[in-house]
Amino acid sequence: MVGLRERKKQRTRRALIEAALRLFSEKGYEETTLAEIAAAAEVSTRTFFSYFAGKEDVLFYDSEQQIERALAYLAAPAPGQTPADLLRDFIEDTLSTSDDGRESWSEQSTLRLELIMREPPLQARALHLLFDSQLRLAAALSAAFPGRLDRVEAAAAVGSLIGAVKLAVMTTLIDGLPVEQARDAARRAADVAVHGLPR
Amino acid sequence: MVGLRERKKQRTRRALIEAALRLFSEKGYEETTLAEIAAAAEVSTRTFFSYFAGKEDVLFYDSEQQIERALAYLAAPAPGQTPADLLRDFIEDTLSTSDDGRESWSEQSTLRLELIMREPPLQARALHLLFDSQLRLAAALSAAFPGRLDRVEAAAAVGSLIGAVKLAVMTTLIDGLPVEQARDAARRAADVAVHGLPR
DNA sequence: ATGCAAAATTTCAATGCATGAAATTCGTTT
DNA sequence: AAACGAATTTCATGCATTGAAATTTTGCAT
Repeated sequence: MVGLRERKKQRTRRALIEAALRLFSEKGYEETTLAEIAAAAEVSTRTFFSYFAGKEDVLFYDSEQQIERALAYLAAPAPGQTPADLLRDFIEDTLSTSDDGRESWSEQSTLRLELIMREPPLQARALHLLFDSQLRLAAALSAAFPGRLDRVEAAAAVGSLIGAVKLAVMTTLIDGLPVEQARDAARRAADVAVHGLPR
Repeated sequence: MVGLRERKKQRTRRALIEAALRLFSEKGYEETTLAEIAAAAEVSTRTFFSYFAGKEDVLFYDSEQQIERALAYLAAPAPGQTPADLLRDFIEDTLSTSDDGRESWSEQSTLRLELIMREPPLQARALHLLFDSQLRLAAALSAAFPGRLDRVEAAAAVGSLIGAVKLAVMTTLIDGLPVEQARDAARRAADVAVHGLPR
């Protein structure tokens, strides 16, 4: 499993991701072609598609792992923990994990977020991935509370929480506010979702 | 404004929409080309793009009007009405408006929904449009309760409500349940968003 | 009615994403 | 080192999208 072949594939994958991120940032998303990305990673254009399904997907290379992490979290409530508790903890956990110390990672992560926010096709792709993941999370939540949360309630709960956080965070980012404010907004939004709308 | 020119444009627009919907349903979304749609509407392929921004957009021809209707609704709360009341009424109003009696409309509407649910690029486009509209709705809601709902709270409220309804409805539709059940799910989801998560 | 100007459409050409199939190179296995 | 399979490249093609120039259609003034 750790033969040369595997290592080479991982290196190519990395090269494609980094070339794409760099070129997108330098010259813009639309303006960089797949041919340029492939050339920068020293593979043929065709090979790009054996690593990623399309031009947009190269920026979402880690979405599946993130989803699985979230699924694992929701699948294992502590004894006595209510759905509301679990979901609130989940948000808190996600927010604290996101300020992961590493320098270079955080910078790439910021670049990527800016790109996704700026480019409509990337935004659409991100929303679609997020939506699909919510369906899976809802199923997991319902399964984690058998007999207590039916599929519709679980879907409503997950949709409400993520919908609130998503829109609140995006609102602060559009206003150009810094990441800490976005984090605050996320917490306030989670409160709204957990406790109900302001009266 | 109601000259021959305008009427002709509207007719062409309709022809494109109907041709697209028919062909998409008959042969599938990917399988029908813009050239075929244009031919069926008796215009050149290039002309398609002076009516719609892209292949996907032809199915979302009425999104702007729907958004404006929603914006108008949220901009004018009755005296004494709380944000929660207003949002709940908004959902209820939307649900009852949606079973608009007309036969042919409802059929086209169903076809369109099925297409959007089945085709990933259409789903992504729909989610993106919905997201943008939520940003506008949140701004309107915040403006409708000046001093009472800041931008973040309004965003959280709108995101929570629409997020809950969206995911709950989609869950029922994926399960193949009929529209009435989807309506019920929407109401239950709205309750979850308005009152908070199940405890 | 006739002709002019603006608006809309068509024609033409080019680019880039995406995909299938055949040919080739490369890593692994024996 | 030969054979096998996986990965890559090459080649060919379809389709969406866009710009620019040429042409047609429409509204309007004379």
